[in-house]
Amino acid sequence: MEGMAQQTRNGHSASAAEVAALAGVSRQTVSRVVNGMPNVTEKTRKRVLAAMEELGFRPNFAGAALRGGSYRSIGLCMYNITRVGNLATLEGIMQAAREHDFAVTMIEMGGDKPYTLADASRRMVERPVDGMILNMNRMAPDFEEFVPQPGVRTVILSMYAHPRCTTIDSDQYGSCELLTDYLLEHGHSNMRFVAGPENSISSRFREAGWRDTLGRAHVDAAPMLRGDWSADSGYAMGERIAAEVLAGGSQAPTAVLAANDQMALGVIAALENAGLSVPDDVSVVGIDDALEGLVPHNRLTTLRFDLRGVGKLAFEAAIGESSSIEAIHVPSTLVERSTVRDIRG
Amino acid sequence: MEGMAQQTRNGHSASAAEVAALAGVSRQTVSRVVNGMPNVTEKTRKRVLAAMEELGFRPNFAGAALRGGSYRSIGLCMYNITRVGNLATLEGIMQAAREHDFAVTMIEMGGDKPYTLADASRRMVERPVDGMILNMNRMAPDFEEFVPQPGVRTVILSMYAHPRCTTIDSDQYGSCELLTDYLLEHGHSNMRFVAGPENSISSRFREAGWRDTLGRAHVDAAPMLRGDWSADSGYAMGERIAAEVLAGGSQAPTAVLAANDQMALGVIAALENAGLSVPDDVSVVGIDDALEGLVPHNRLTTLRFDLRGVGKLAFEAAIGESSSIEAIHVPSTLVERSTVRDIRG
DNA sequence: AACCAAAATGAGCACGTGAACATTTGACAA
DNA sequence: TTGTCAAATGTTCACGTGCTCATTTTGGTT
Repeated sequence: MEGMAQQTRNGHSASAAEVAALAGVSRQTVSRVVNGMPNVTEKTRKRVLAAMEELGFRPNFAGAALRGGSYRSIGLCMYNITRVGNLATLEGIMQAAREHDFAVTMIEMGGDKPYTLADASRRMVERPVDGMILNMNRMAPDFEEFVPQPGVRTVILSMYAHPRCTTIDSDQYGSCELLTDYLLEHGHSNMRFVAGPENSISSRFREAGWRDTLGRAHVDAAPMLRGDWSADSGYAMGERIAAEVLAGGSQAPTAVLAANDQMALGVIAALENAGLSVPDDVSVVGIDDALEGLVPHNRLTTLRFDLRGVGKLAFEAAIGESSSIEAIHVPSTLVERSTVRDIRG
Repeated sequence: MEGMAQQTRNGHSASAAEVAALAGVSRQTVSRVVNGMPNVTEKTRKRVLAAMEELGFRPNFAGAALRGGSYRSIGLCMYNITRVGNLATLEGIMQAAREHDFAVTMIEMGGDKPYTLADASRRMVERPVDGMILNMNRMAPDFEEFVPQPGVRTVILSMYAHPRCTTIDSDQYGSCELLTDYLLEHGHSNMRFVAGPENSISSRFREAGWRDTLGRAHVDAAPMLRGDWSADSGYAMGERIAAEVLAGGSQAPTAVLAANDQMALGVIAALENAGLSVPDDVSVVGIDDALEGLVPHNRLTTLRFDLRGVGKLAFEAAIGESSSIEAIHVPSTLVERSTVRDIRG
């Protein structure tokens, strides 16, 4: 097990020329061995491989890329990695990248400056990437007029369709259609909606899905309650809802649709603290299915997004040859646990 | 606002030569403008900038890199991004990268294959990175004998010191020393420890910190309870602890140290379900401070790691010139909330 | 006008690779 | 042996950039 990697003059690994010299062949033959071309004698191949091992040869990235090949890397620009959804999407992207032997080059856009797509793509295209994915969980001020960098496929993670880029997102709107219908079907025509913060795009689409579905069912929507995604904000809204329930009357809600799981958890805690039972007195559903492993005895009925699927599709769109522009909304799945009660009849 | 970026023959952006031709200067002058060299007439500079704008010029990364400059990117190899701690560390790395105008090139190591440092660094060094950070939350089989790729600074995120690489991690051992001392100081000489899974390095160091601290204080350690980081496993252990408490006697525990917050949450739920009060009957502490926003009225006394600090230090070690090899343990902070009661006297 | 130093600009090379093309080698049949 | 053809190997070029060094221009002084 000798043949330890050698260090050469400039701190980078040996070049194909040095390997060729050591193996007593031409540089091109080394190139052939490296790229697995067929027309090389077994004996020569062995000699070259031995020389590569001895010098610790790794093909120089820049040389190969310069010659016209791909960088085997896609760029990913994120605004806020910490958001749970972003993480799962990242995971989907990474997984797809691994399957294609791609790396993911990430840059984070600063917290203070406003995040424009033009800024992001400009910074990204300076890097060695074959395509890029731009995350947009807040509305970018230049969304409409944005022109992607030429020659680099650009995918935007967004619910909004874009005239020049493929866009992908979980179907935020459809998710709330589905959940609202689900509650209506279980006899809950009087429900409350706990929304996320106003500046979040997801939040807007979730609210619209809820409101439109009620409209289509000719059910009046009670005033929306505004949270900020946190469990504590959910708790605060839950206290108001508990008061309404305890006050009784024909307007008393029988169900709550919270725009994420943390707020749903807060709502449940507030209801139970007020002496109400979930789901006997009030049904509660969340969105995200983000509590697995975090909370004991997770029993929240919720909606699971296929975030890994989103990541995978985004990756494939970013490296794909097809130049068609699409707006993809990935559907989600209802996860029935035990916080909704059927009150029909 | 015309001068829209043009697409050239090969799908990549225009070259400096084309810009030079359009501006009527030499290619070298373009290079000078791009790199902000001082000795260029204002008039010439303007002409070049206009040509760049018109052609949508972006310097070709591979060409520049080939010439020998820095890639302005560091590699990050992760095993399991989903782990909450990894995420915060990633965030620290990204933040430091942004401050240095670096990108982060990430690869994920596959779930099935065993993750060796040699594999990871080999795959990473093929990419355009100036240094690399290898995450190691499970023991790599080749840790001891691993030799980093020559010419690329390699940092390992690990509690174990390495003979040839700088290692960095939150002080997992010290964290449990601190928490155990804290409980002892509050009069809890009879505590239970809920450990994480056996194959986790963090889990091992946390357990050792607890055990050694008790040893130094000449307090007997009760048998350890084994969880798997999940809240449900914490709940299961919490039920056992509740039984011990209710049985009473001199061996009944008065405190629980859970190796992460989720398990602590599970323990608390189990204790309260058994009719016990936290902290009146039993004190509970966790580790990670990972519940913010996830749980309403978070009151868990816990330990916060400086994961962003870890990321920042790792980044700086990976791009630093200093060739010294260190083993850095980043200290953590106690976050006192209200799940520990002082029972002295 | 003539000269000079300094500033601005241009010419050429090298980086490491893959592809096209040229050359050599080897095997086999006549 | 000789000729033929395919396989193996070698040669040359181009990719786009930054650097060194040579050349031109500028601006001021004699």
